[in-house]
Amino acid sequence: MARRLPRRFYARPAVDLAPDLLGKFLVAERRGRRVAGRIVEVEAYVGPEDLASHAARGLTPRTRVMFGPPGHAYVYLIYGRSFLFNVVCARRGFPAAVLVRALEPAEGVRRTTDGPGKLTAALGITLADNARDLVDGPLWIEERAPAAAVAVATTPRINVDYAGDWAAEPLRFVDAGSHWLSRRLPDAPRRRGPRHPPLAAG
DNA sequence: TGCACGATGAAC
DNA sequence: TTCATCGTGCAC
Repeated sequence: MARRLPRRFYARPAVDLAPDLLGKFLVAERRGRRVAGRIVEVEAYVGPEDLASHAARGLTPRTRVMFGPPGHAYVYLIYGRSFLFNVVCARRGFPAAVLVRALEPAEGVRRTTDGPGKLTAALGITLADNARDLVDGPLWIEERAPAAAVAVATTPRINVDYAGDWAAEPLRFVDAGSHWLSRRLPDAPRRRGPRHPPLAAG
């Protein structure tokens, strides 16, 4: 049983939405082919006062979608090579979003998904998906039952050292039991072998 | 019009 | 640890 998340699910602060996205499934369907993964790592970008957020510089052509209604995709190009996927949340006029940083492969996944740029490549998410409505369209987030328990852990966000005091805020949320995180947790034991199982063939 | 700089990933 | 690579925002 799967239920696409409704608009009201996204209509709340990023710090509230972020941990609730863990365990949900990000799904992309295009040309009849479905690719999906279970969300295991996210980061909250809480508002215009958050110096790590693109919205800290106000409304620009790029950040316009962050100022729009919740439940839409904010996709942008970083370092000239990777697309990053965010979920716009809160309310119209207040820029907030949650960055999805890692997935556990579910269906149709042919590439690794343990990083924000990797998961968009695996799901075929590009700039063409920017501003897309997640409530009604070919890209969405759904809840599946029965849902496995999520052991939520927090850490500072990745690669936001430029953000002053905001860099240390515990706004990265992960499923501590997942082998598909973009980085190991600080106190995770060192293990031999691959961090995650190989992708299934197909 | 020019330029510094990334919410990264892969190689070394 | 280094670096490819290019859109964005801002300085000039």
